[in-house]
Amino acid sequence: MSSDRRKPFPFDVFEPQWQAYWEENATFRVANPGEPGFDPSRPKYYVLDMFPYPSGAGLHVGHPEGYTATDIIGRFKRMNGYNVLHPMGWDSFGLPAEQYAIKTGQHPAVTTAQNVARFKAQLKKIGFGYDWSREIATSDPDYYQWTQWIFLKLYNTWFNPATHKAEPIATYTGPDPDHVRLAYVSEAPVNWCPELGTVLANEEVIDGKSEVGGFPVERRPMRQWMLRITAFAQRLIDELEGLDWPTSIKLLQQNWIGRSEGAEVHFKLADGEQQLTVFTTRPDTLFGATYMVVAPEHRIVDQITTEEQWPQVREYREKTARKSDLERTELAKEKSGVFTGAYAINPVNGEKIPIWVADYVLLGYGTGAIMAVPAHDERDFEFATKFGLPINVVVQAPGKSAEESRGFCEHGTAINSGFLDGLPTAEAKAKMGAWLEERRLGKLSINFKLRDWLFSRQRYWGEPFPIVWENGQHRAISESELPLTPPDLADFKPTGTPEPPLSKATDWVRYSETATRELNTMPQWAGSCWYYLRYCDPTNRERFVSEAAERYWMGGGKPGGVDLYVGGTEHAVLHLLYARFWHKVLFDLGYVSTPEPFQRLVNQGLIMGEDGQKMSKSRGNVVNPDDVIAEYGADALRLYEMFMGPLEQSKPWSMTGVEGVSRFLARVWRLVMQENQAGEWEMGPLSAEAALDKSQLRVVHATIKKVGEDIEALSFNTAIAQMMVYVNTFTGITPRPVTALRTLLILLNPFAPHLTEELWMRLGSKFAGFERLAADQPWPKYDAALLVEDEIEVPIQVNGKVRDRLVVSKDADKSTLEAAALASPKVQEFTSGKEIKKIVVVPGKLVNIVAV
RNA sequence: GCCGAUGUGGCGAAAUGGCAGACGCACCGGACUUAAAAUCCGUUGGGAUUCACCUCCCGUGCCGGUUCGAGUCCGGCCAUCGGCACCA
Repeated sequence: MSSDRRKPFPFDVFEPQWQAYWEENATFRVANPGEPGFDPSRPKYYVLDMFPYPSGAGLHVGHPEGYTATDIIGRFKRMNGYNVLHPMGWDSFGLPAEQYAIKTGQHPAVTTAQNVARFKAQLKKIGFGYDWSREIATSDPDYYQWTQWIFLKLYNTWFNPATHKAEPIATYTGPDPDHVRLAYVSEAPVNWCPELGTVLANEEVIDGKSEVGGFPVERRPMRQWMLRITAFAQRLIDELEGLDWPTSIKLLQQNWIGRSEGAEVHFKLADGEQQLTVFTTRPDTLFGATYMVVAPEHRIVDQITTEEQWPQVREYREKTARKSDLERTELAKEKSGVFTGAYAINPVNGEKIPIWVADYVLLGYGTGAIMAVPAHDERDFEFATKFGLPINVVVQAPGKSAEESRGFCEHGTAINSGFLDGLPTAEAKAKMGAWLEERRLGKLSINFKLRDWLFSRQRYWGEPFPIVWENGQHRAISESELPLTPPDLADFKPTGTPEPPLSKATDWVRYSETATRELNTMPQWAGSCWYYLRYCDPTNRERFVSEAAERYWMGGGKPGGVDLYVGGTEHAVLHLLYARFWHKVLFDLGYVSTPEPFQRLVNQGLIMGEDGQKMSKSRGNVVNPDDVIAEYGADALRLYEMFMGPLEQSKPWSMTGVEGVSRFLARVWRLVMQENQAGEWEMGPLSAEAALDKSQLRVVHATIKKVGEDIEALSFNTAIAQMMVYVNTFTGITPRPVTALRTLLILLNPFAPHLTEELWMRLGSKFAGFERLAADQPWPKYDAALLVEDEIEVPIQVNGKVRDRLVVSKDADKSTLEAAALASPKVQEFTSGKEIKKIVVVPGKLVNIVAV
């Protein structure tokens, strides 16, 4: 890289100067309601980036893509008279810092601070207009004090099914509040990862391996903190509706929550008083249930398995327990299972049907037991075929015989089903539901795939729980004891057992004579669940956010508070779902004023390497923004990131493309400046008097219109293309009309803030109308009257093919156009000998003559 | 298997149902220069015809439909990418 090569414009000189200016003058600082400098007459605009985890690797060119987009929007809104909240911070708790600490013995707080400093310096070099006075870090005690405070709210809150809302636990009148808290303790089997020395959420396990590091994960029962997100499942689906999110992301969340309508059905066991409850989406097929299956881990297996079958059942259970999730899915091709020896009675026809154990039934979904209808369910069919169980057809496919309907899993007509016979599936479901309910054999019900959120981690570098244990009971510590800081540890190594590293700090663990502290820490998701609220009032010591600040920045009459949220698709489900959940709890409790956190969501696409592959160290195709800035400048980096293509699309990096936009910026520079004999830059031939001709005026106003509209639509690439047209229009003109330059600098300012401020200042030294900063100017207005051309070229088509073009007045009416078209010799050539059937005239657009 | 997104020149891309390829890259040609770089101007989807101008034909993954007119709308397929995946 020839960084000492002569620069096409001196960005290396003026970019750092402007960055320093913005910092010294706090140009992008925005005041809160009640603070000096706050202008209540302006509307608010809250534009947010997904804050980064400050890794040791520094920024790569993927980061600035979304950040540049929000920066352009923020600066644009500011020029349009908004109070713009555009903050940045750090998701700074997390596993990599802790693993680095284990390797090197350096405290995670130290490495985190270093990484944050590096990230911040890199971001500043790109010239983003963040309000740095609002910077936050989730690992900062002033911040996580409130993360812990929100946890206490969750702990002291329950979901009232009657009001469909979260309410203070005091309103719960049942026997044991511990059973309904939104934060509760569970002994359920969890994903234990020995390598990482921690348990993981279901969402952090991919194909039986940890998402971080790809280590094997096994299931074992442990005492864990859970958050009752499932209580909000329905609302998390319903309240997506009012949000301006991509439909694909809404669908992703809906599928993740996985609502299905069906029925619970109670099956009495053939022997004894017990019953087995199943969930089914097809209660209409109950007459076809020929056997039942329970998950191997299901508690009832111990009670119902006959002595004769016990050895086989036990062996099967042990085998499936040993299998990791990965093996379980890998072996899914072949169904397996064992008969328990027990039978149940089908409530609808009194038939005795066998109960099997099989790992294709999952303990965590529904009731962990199913009724098998092999004729109309693929999995049951496969299983029944393998083990020779009966297959009874009870739904007839449209246009097929009963025998042909075997294996038909869609909606049809009930047959062989007693009182349901002849009913279409939907009606049969409803009738069966009523029938079951009448006899107390079951009821229609709704099930969700979503599970409660496993909220504890056996880690050091995370928020400690504000909980102590006494006599086997948990209780919350007082809010006045927050923040609860983790102890200073010298040894961060996992204990090798599920005992968390905090257990090593014996003094810290001992809370009182009789009480000890909770040893788990919160997952990384916790801090990012509410950071957008803290930005509104980041230094408040009395409250997580003041009411006034929250109401102003998060309000606005829409369901979501943040006006625009930009980030990667990788957070489409987890982060966005968790944050919505917390927000709803805070909303129900009256702490925030909207039911949703994020009104408009946009996912930026991945930036690939020049080879079209995903950027990765191992491929050696990673582009470092620092190198790009050194060679082409921050403005070129920003502009290229936006010029590559639509924001949402993934696209490959191209250094020659960067060179292209860099050339464009150099042309802008040379519109104002020129090189003298000595090779120094001086102002070129400019004229404050020169008037623009009609076509130049049209370009100016068309550009004002297009750039403004395109920024609103986040179509930055076409906005830049239009500004290139603008520059090309004026490049050949001497002297350059200053008025046209002035407009250009304002339009280009959000994209290339350094260059435009520099030229703005230089022009201001010689011409009037360049007060303050370019960034302080109001966004220009366009005159629609100047956009229309007097004479337009209209294509004349014959049978849909362009045969001629005529220049006519823009107001030419239908008959004029028609006559002109028919008079065209070219048209006559193509219509001669044919009959003109029809003439389509769209005034101002085209003429199409249909001739046969 | 299910859900979603995408498919347009050599490349990144653009186009309220109305002139496909704006803008940029790359290539080629010209000007400037002793020369090169930089800069400025111009050409460039494919094919046929022509000395040339002109002109014509084909062309937005594939097949079909709606329409005076389809990259755009509808139906069916194919490919690539992303997500979910025994969810009863």
